[in-house]
Amino acid sequence: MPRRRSTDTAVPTVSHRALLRVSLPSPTDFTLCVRRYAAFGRDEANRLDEAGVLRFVHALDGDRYLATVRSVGTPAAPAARVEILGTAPPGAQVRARVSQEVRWRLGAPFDLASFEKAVRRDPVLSRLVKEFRGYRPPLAPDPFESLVTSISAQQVNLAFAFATRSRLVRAFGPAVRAPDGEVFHAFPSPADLAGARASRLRAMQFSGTKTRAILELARRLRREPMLLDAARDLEEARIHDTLVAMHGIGRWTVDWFLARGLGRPEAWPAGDLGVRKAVAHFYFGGEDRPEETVRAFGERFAGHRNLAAHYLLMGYMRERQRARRARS
DNA sequence: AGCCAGGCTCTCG
DNA sequence: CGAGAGCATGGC
Repeated sequence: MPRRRSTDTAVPTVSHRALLRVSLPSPTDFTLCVRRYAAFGRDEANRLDEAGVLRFVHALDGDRYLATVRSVGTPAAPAARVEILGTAPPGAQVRARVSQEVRWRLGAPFDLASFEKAVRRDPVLSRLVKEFRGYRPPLAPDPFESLVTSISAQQVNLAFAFATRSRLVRAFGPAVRAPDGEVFHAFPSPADLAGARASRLRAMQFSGTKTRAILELARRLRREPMLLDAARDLEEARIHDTLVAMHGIGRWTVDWFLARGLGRPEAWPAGDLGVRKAVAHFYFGGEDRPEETVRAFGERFAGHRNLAAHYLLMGYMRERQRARRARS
């Protein structure tokens, strides 16, 4: 591969424009779906501004496209208006891909109707599905982004995780300049990171283990680009075995990949601290339970464990906010 | 100040 | 194997 020429490092301006309207399943609460892009600090690859407008960069075949996504439509017929600004004219293929990506990111694949039906007899979730009606867990646009995001959040608080990850995106993610001059970054691809020095990630305050995990994953995916693209059709055990064999990836990371990377309805990250605290709070009078108990408890939500986990997390977060407000 | 953050690896008995 | 230490650093 040729070395990057200095001219390649210039940030291209996106100037070719297209406008899309993307229909979303009903119900979809856009604001709830994108909340986590800003709930723990700025997410450099998923930029959410004060007005609730989402921006991300989609890279395809060497061209880059800045997507600006706004909620339009009505609760009964939710939709998004998407402006695409490209380094090249956004052709039919790009428009179709961005449209699909917006739907994916906003959790369109989730079957909320049958979830609501399934939890009708659950005293906790029946309340939460009403309170957060239209919430769909945001899905990661790409397996690599999903895994690196989870790796960055291992063990540390989420604000710190967002900060380190944003440093990574700014340093290695392909950039574009909007017409108004503002710069946006795509999440780095495996190829963008495969050649990175460990010392650069360490300087971004990734631990040694996380640095090694991210770089080995990047190199593996550069070598085998289809390894996880095919994961959508693989059974869970195969995905688990493949990923856990890699350094720095354990069951927790795989569970979140199944949940937010692949949108598997049955994913249930029982080892997750947040899920455990939420389950303890809502079902065990606040008393912590071991991971295996929480995992078995997921049977109760069979068919919809992923949505159950996300609604419980959302509900728990809201209660914590309430408690904080009451104290101050 | 010290303990905890949406874990994982390595070592040791 | 299972338990336990170590990792890295910011926030409360």
